[in-house]
Amino acid sequence: MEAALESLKRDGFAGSSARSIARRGGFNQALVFYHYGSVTNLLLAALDETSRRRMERYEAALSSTSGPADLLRVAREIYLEDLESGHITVLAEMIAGSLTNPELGPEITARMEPWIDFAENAVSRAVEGTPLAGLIPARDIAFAVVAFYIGADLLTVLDGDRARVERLFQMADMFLPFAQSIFGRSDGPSR
Amino acid sequence: MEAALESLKRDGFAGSSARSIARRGGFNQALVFYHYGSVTNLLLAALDETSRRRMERYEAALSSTSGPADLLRVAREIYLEDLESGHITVLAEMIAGSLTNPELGPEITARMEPWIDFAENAVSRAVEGTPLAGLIPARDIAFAVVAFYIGADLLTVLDGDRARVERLFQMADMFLPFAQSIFGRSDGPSR
Amino acid sequence: MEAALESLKRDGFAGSSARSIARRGGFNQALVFYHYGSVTNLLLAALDETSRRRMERYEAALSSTSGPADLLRVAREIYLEDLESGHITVLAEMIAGSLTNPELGPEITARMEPWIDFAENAVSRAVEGTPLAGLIPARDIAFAVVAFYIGADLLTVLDGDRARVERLFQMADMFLPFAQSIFGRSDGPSR
Amino acid sequence: MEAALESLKRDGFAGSSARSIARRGGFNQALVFYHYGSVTNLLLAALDETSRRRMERYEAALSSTSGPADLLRVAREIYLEDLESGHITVLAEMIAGSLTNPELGPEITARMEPWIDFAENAVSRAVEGTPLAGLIPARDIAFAVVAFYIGADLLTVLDGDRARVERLFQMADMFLPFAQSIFGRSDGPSR
DNA sequence: TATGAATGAGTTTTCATTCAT
DNA sequence: GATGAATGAAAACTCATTCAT
Repeated sequence: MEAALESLKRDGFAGSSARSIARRGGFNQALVFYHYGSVTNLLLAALDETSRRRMERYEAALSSTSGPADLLRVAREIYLEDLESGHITVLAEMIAGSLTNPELGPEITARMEPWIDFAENAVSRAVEGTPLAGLIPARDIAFAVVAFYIGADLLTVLDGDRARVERLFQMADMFLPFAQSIFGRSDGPSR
Repeated sequence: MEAALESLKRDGFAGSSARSIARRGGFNQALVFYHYGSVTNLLLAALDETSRRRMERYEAALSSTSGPADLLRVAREIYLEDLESGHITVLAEMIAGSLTNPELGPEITARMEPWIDFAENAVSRAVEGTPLAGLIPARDIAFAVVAFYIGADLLTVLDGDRARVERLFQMADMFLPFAQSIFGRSDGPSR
Repeated sequence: MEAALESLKRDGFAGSSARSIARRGGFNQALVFYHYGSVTNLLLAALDETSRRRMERYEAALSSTSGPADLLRVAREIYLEDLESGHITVLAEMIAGSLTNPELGPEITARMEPWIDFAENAVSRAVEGTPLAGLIPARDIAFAVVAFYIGADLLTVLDGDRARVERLFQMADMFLPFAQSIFGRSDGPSR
Repeated sequence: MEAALESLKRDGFAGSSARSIARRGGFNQALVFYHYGSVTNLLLAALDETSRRRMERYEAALSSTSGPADLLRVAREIYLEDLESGHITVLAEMIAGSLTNPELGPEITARMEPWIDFAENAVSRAVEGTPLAGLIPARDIAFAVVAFYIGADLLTVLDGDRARVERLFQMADMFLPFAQSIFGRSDGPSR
């Protein structure tokens, strides 16, 4: 599975054939089928593994945040880890590959749900206790967040320019105090 | 090229081989190479064509809008057309395919620029004359808009659920008056 | 070996890989090689086993018959058992497989001999004491009988229609008295 | 197709892979798929071709025979041609292969029908004008003839011994006059 | 312009068999 | 006796591309 992750990062989805994965891992290609039944299954298992690792990290981080500013700081930090670890590449490749590979579609779709759940949870926590709490449709916003995350990943993987997303985090940072002054908690701005 | 568009919409990027395109168009596969040199080139030409058609429509629509509310209404309308016409499918397939097909990457990247330009232009017009005008980084926001658009497209093509984006437009509609009351033009809310 | 028989009956020769046999028997595929050296050997052993069982039955039945009419009755009875027990399927699959698998050819050929011997014996007993006894080449007729048996098996396994052979038995039944009136024993028709 | 026939004769069904056929014909293996879609289709086409050729010959021969003795003479002659031309090998290999290859089964079954029709026709002509004409079930006997033919082919291909079938023809020759004296046409023995 | 045929490299997958434990 | 993992060879099939006509 490490070899599959490596191959997804370096060779992309289309380049991640049984042969290329086996070459990266230094084993025989037939092993892919012995252990996972098909290349597709192995790639899905690899996505599950990297997702599991990242989700663990996200949940730990989320539980330790208090207030939107903190949430934003942590989000940026984790996003950089996502980039660094190659998780974003793997995710983008698998999503792109699933358009290309019909049988993969439903599998990927199903695997996006937990992330939308997670984002919904984060959004809810962020507006908790503010006048917005009852107003905004947290799940729809969560979908928008995930859609943006995926689109940005795809473009980043495509042209390798990481600075743009970074600038967006900075912008969010600047606007946050202003937003808080408007939508802030009844008990005052977040500390 | 019509055959290529048709094939991208129906068979997806991976299914759009010279053979399948020729079958859809009712001509010999070798013609793909005669006219376009390679399958890739033909697909790019097809993307260019659908992009050109849509861009024309977008520009016409943008030039006729006045104020954010109007802009939002038009954006929704055009997005539905994008869906209906299959432009979104073609775009999503080509972006996904470009991850999968290394030589396509730079071509697609380059073809995203005009859309970011366009979005930047739209953003600038939307905040023109408001206190935000000098504050926000229009290009970065334009990137965010395009990234969201692409991510949402991808997810929509993947699982076929069109309702979510629709709900986001409705939400934006609801929040817009509120936003305008805060960031509105010095000369009052848009008519 | 039971697993091998089962697999030959259900999955056919081509489907009887080490893996499929092991799956049917609930043991590890490597055991095939530990106990029999090769898949081929196991399949041959399975054929030997089913042949042995059937031959035992045939010999018991033959020894209890007296006269052609009786022989015919018993032949039909046993043929139906052959079908029911799956012996015919196993035989047909192995013969078909032996064409397909060069190293199997001589093994199968050798395993046909006892059946030709047996048929020769039956033919001899059937004409014993009649004017035909000295005239007909019992061994050649035995070959014809076995050839017919194999051909009919193959066609039956192929299209699943068991009625045709059954009708042939009925026809033989009808013609037998007539044949006996012509070629009957010097001492009169069989009792 | 000639290459496929050649490969069926020399390498057998299992040995007739796209590779081996292409090697025999001196062309690229992909051509098999270009022209026939699949190896199976090509093999079926080859069987059809050899069957067509043989059927032509059979029909011509049958139409020129008068009386059972003549029919028998011609049958022997043609059987030897079947052997010589390799038609028997091809047929046996395909029938054996069809057990081994599930999707081939119905195709082969369907292709046996014309031969049963033909044999039925021949049987009917042979007994025409004799007391047997109304008595025997021509189609069932035709099935028996084809079954015997196939079984004998299989055994002949398996062990290469052609003499046995030859001896059966001789035996039939010897018994024919006798049979005719019993079942002969009302208008006397065949000339 | 258009066609049918051809090619070579690549893909996933299956299999018999081996081997260390 | 039994197991899980490993291997190399081979299979069917697809594809982009070329080329003579």
